[in-house]
Amino acid sequence: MPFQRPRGTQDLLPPAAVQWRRVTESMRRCLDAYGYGEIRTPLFEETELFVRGVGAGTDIVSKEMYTFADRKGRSMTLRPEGTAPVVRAFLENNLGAEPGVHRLYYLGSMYRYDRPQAGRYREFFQVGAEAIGSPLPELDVEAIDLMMTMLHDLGLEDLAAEINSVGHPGCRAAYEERLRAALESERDGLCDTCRERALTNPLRVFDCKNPACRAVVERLPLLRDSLCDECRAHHASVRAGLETLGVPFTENPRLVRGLDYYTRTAFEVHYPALGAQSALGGGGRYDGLFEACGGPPTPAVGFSAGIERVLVAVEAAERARDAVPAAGAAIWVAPLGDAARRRALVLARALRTVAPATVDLSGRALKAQMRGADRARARVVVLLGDDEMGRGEALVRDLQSGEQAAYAWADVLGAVRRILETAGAGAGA
RNA sequence: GUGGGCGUAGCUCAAUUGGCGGAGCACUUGGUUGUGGUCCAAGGGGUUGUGGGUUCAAGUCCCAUCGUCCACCCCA
Repeated sequence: MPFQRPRGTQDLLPPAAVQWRRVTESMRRCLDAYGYGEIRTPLFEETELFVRGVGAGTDIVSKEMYTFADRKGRSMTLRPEGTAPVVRAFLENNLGAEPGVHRLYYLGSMYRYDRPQAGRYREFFQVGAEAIGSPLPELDVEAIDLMMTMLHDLGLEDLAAEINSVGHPGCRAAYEERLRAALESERDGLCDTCRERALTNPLRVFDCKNPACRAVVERLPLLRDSLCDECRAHHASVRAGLETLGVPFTENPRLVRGLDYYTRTAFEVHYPALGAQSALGGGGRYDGLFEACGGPPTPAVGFSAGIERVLVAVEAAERARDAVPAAGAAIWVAPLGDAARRRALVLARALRTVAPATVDLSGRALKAQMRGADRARARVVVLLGDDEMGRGEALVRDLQSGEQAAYAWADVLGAVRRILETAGAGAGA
């Protein structure tokens, strides 16, 4: 085995690729319906964009980026997430000159140097949507609704949306002071990492799974109770909007996002059946990000979802309700000999106006070609042997009924069409 | 980055205290001069992930390495 794919990457092989396309096309239809337009940005950016946009203290930036120097020594990084590049492109192309809300979506690969695990890869695909240009809570509601609808349209039930408000930098700073003070007095009850977090990034203590820390967490003041009036009102409006729309959600006052740029609304959508990596996606409002990237103050909200995890969830859901994709009608052309193979190519081109047609160019014996037709779930075989070539004919065989008859080349198309029409009316397989 | 499970035929998996590496499916051929999905028969396939070590003898034990899976961490 001379080469193998890099760790944490995948080869997507034909049957899976079909599923991939089905799912992403459904997502695109939904995004389209909500008025979001696709944006494509480079796979790599200047490293500094992510350091500033995602946050220097985050795990993503501090230990998960694929960073390299280009030939002139500039530091470049394979994008670990999609929002910072969108913001960069928005500013660079001056899209803000146009008034109103800008709705953009992306769909592409992201790169993080993580240890691979169920539903976690080093190269993974994300779909994300960003609504830029309005601070109104209804925009947050729309984003959450869009994400839920997009997943719901794929046949996923039992989705759990969790929401929280992480406040704006002002009330968050005040809260972090209170939190630090509280953590200081609880210091003895914390694990080592949390003692570290208490100083560097106190909000992260809420994520700790250590039983002792969890007990402490119960006693800590909640960010929810420290929000300023504006943030509190914003959050209440988001809740009211979701209720009006009938979008089911639960409050999770401990929900914190891993990226620094979030303000106010933060949300996640889980598919509980997936286990440890059950988060299909998450997002929130990021009113401070544009300034962090050197642009004018610009309010925005967005989310992203992991395609691989959505695929696993969709497959699990389809298995559960045993929805098996129907086999399509197909034509198999089985030629014997050089002249017949050339003629087969001509016939197949015409047959493709009716249904997908494959010419067996393996050079195998007829028996093997017939097996190939069966394996490919073909409905019809067009057989071209020496006898038929001599008469300018081809045998058309209905694999379902076992009936076959010879037709002049010009009449083959009509004969095949008649067989496939009965297939469309009757039951399959 | 931390902890644990697993790498044997194309696929799914066996192989007793360390003792001649097998089965099912798949593939090829024949039964059918040129006919699939069922059936019968025969056949081809492997440096047991890789590299070391222990041993008369290693798929099996030890070390390293790569890959993979699960959990932590983090996140999508």
